[in-house]
Amino acid sequence: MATLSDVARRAGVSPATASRVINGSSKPVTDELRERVLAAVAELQYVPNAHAQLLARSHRSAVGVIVHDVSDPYFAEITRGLQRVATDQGRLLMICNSYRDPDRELEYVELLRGHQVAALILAGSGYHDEAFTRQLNEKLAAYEATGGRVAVIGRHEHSGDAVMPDNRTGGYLAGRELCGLGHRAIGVVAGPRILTTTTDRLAGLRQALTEQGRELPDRRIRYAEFDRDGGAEATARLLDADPELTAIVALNDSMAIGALATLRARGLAVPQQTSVVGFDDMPIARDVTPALTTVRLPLVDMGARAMSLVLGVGAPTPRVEVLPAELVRRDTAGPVPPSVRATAGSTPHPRRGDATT
Amino acid sequence: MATLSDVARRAGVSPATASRVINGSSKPVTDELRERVLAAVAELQYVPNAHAQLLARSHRSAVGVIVHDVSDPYFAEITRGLQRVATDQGRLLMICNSYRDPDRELEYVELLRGHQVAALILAGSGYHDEAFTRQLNEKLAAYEATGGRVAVIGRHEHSGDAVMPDNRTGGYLAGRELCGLGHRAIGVVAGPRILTTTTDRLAGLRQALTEQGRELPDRRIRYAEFDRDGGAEATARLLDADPELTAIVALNDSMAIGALATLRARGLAVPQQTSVVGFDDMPIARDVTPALTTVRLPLVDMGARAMSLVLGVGAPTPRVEVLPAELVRRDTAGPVPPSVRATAGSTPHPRRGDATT
DNA sequence: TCCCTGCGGGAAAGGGCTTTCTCTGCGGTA
DNA sequence: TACCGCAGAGAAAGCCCTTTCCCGCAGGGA
Repeated sequence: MATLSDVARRAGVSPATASRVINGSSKPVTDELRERVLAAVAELQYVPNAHAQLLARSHRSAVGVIVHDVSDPYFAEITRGLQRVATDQGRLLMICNSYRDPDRELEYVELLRGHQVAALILAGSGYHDEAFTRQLNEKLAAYEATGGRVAVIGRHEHSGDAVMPDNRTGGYLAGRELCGLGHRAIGVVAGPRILTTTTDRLAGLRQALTEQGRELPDRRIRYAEFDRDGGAEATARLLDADPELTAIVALNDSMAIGALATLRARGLAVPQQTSVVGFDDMPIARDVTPALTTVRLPLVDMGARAMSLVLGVGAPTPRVEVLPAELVRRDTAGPVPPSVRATAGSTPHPRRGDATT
Repeated sequence: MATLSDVARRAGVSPATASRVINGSSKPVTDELRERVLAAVAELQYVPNAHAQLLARSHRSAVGVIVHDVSDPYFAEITRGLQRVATDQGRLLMICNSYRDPDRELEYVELLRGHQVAALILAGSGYHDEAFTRQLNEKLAAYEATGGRVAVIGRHEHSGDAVMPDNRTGGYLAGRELCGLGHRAIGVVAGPRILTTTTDRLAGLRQALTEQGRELPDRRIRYAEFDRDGGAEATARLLDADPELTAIVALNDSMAIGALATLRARGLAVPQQTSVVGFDDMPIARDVTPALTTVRLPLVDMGARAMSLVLGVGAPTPRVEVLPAELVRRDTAGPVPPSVRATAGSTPHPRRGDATT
């Protein structure tokens, strides 16, 4: 690789001058030298060594981002928002996928710190895991102590700038909607129970049911991976245990799509026999058939706000922004089927023995 | 930020020793000093400056990847494959989204070169654009001249290691399938015509129709963005111009989903009134209703192979691997409707005046 | 004519780390 | 006892770039 001194030598100038020409320094350079340097750059196909540059100017301009998985639509949307603001500010993003592995998350904090990022954004659910939380906070505190800014999207344990989707209210809205449609036997297809997102959404849902005099027993909740296959599998387990279910709440849209697949495989019509409500309102939600009724989260906006928070200067910190959830009515949630309404009404407590698994 | 010499000073050793302990150098260090260094690291929350490290060891370990958009399922799958092999080999990936902007693509080649990546992988369609192609090849050649390895996924113009999906055969398979089902009035929802992927798939499709004595006039092709909305829009234009269409080939699955949406909006039953065939077999293809008949490309494998190619040592280069396309029959392609078959049979050339737009 | 100013350029000091080379001191052999 | 060899530690030379500081020179004002 050609270096700056190669360029300088070839142009017959000092490295200092070459550097000034290449970086468009404010210090004036005569046109003749400028030409010579530019010519040398072109001839040698010179590209500055980014590491050397980053080391020399102790600038700190890039922003680090840790998400569970960028290719998951939930995070893809958030990332879009992050990216937009970052690009506007001329910042580069370093994005890392933790794949929901706490250890990897910790490692990435170090990695990004080592890469001298100006700020760090953690997107995704928090964990119900004291030890991890403490470790993470220590690392973040160490980073902040050296002037780094940190913002989190949707996790609770970090005291600092945060953007929080209102998961609880979202769960509540889903529950209220289904109660309003007359459903009593409601099953939940939930993500991993260690995630705060899961428990928050569940809490809101439970509150809605309780307010309506319904209950949400444990056997009507199934925990699985927060993806399509997890949703399909959890739905199968749910239906095996309780065939009388008239509605299913999936705690994210990917799981909802899995639920729809299982329902279809079992010949259960949606929403005539079984209603489904998702969560997040990913783009694909409107394209499945029937179109998915779900709870919308302003994902792009969440990303944009987090980035603004972290790049914002002077603003008093910490700030916590709660972004509202909103019910989007489409075609997967309908009134409880009449036949069921009759029997279910007279059988508040479905027989336990029905489980086939 | 604490530096290595801070650690060394605190531990009462030289920076050299501290470095050796921290990096697990092969050079032996007494346990006592080792302990002291480790303690200092913990107390100072020391994290090595990645740029300084990368500069000092002229190692070149990371691999650069340029894709159109990681959050597009097509590239998400490819990236999964890339990532798998890279992780196995202990390599870090730097992934850049070009968003199908040739200039940005060029910039990223420089950027990654500047970051001293050991290899470069370009994934995504090539462009029918001589000037761009030449520039890109110059930059890649310059990179390769300094020992960098380059592999491309699915683009034609670069002479070197390449993994190529068999787009042409894929298009052919889609065409043959529809012809076999009796369709004559087949419309195409195509991506941007500047992309080689578009033209390759189209060429295969055209060949299949020609072999069956059908034709593919320009008015039955609509070019749009390679995404869901592009597909929806192109389908609308297609139907407006030619309401007698009995089948639509979308040149990727995202567009197919858009096509399905437009068809549904217009009350056209799939596949009873209109058949649809997609391309790529993205994960979502099996979850739409009806499930999408499409042409499968081994996306993850494509990524994995490209990474192996580029990290492979000793193997004679350049190598070109063509990966086969395969038709996946699901539920969106059915026989041509009987009524249409009768009239269409007697009207080989639909009237031009039918267009409503 | 002399001095001051300011412009254009180069020398050199980092920036934080790795790694080679050098040095010290110890144990072992002749 | 004298010497050799080696283990373990440090000194210092880079890696490549940016940027401050300094210097020489030309032009303008006194």
